[in-house]
Amino acid sequence: MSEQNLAENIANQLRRDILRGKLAPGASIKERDNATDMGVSRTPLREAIRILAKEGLVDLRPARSPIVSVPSIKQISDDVEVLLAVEILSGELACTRATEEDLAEIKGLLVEMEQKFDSADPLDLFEVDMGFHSAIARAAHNAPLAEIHSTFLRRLWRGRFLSSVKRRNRARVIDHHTAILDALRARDPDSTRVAILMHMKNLQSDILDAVRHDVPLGNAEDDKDAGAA
Amino acid sequence: MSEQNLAENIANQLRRDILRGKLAPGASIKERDNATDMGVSRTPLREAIRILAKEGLVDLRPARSPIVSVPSIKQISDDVEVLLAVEILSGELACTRATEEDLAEIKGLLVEMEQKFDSADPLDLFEVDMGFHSAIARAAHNAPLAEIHSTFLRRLWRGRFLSSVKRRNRARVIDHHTAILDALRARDPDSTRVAILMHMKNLQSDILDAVRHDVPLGNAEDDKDAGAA
DNA sequence: CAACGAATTTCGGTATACCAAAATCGGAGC
DNA sequence: GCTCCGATTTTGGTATACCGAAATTCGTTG
Repeated sequence: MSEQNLAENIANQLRRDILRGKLAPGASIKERDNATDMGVSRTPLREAIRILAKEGLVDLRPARSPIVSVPSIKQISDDVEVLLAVEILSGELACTRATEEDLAEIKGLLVEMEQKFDSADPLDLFEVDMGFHSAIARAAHNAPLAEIHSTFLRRLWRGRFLSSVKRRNRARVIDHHTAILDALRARDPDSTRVAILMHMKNLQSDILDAVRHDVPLGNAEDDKDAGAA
Repeated sequence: MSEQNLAENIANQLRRDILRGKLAPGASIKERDNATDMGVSRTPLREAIRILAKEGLVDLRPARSPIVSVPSIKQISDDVEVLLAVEILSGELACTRATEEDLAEIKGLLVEMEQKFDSADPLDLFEVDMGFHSAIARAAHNAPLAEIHSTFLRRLWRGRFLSSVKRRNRARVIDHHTAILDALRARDPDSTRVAILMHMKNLQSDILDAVRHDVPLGNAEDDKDAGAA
């Protein structure tokens, strides 16, 4: 787990805490407090925060504590838009570049998801779901593309998770994933695109629904986001 | 302009030096030396390097000086692939979301490019070219998308610049840009996609040609001067 | 009692000092 | 002369100290 530099480790730890909800959106991350809490100095903690900021998981504000980002509907919508395009491109590229091992891995994740479908822990299932999509992104054999995919997957983690809890959605997910895998194995870019598009379009509405109904914070900052260029 | 934090400024400075070729690819960026050279301490310089690393302009290696990244053909090809997708998505979104002001700005950049077409300084022309593409990305009104676009534009800066120097390419660029603008003004996503695709496909081969002919790695330690910028 | 303002506190930004790992260079031994 | 080993240097990683801006609080005043 410990790569070699503290900052990465701290970033991983914080990211985990954020994604798992241990750090609620809107929570401020004070350099001093968190550093002493984690038993490290401010320098690597600060660096870790910058990493997460680049990933969009925390918001940096000038002369102010960074906070766990609480994305607006507009931001989530934008992120989904990008993720959609990234996944489609990944799928199309994977059609020509995926190795048999890649396809086997993807298939394995699909099977695992089917098996765990009735698992008690939605988080387990969800992780496999994420793995499926990441595997496709990797199968495109384009490193920067996979990195972008990973970033946006993380940004949308909460929304995706919230939406995945609904069991009705989950059943549909299996069908979609099967269709995607079939298209990939046929190495047919067009049907792959269509299959991913269908899947992601559902995801889009699901996420937005889920986020709208989530409202874990008291503030009504959702619709009234003024452009902040 | 100086935002307010040193690290950003340093990053901007370094980025400029890298893009302008003052820092050759492969050159190592020692924290101590560069910090004293620029009259700042290591901390913000270090942070700046991380920023550039995230942007792909420098490579971080464990327990070693970061170096100005010298991308492989494969990496450049991957980057172009992503940039292509990003620009197409931007164009399609811009068809529905671009304001009249956005279109006016894009048109302005096209006109400026036509006017400067015979300008002595290729760099000037090139900057306008980049501005044209950035303006389209912004016209999509999707902040993360524009950010990705900006990142990959920077990564490909050198290759694009090298290829843009060829005057023959430049003439074609104007035609392509005109076609793109026309499609945008017609707010026709399909023709926009086609126009951008055509433009970028040419770009792809141009960049790869240019980079292949660019004597990669001829010299690494040439800039030893204490430039007092 | 409310409102304004100054002192204090808080916290991020920056500089510097310390440390450990790795590379380099020199000397000793074969 | 070559190789191997160790000391030194180089350099990035980490901790800590200092600074200034911004927020908060408390006291004063109308």
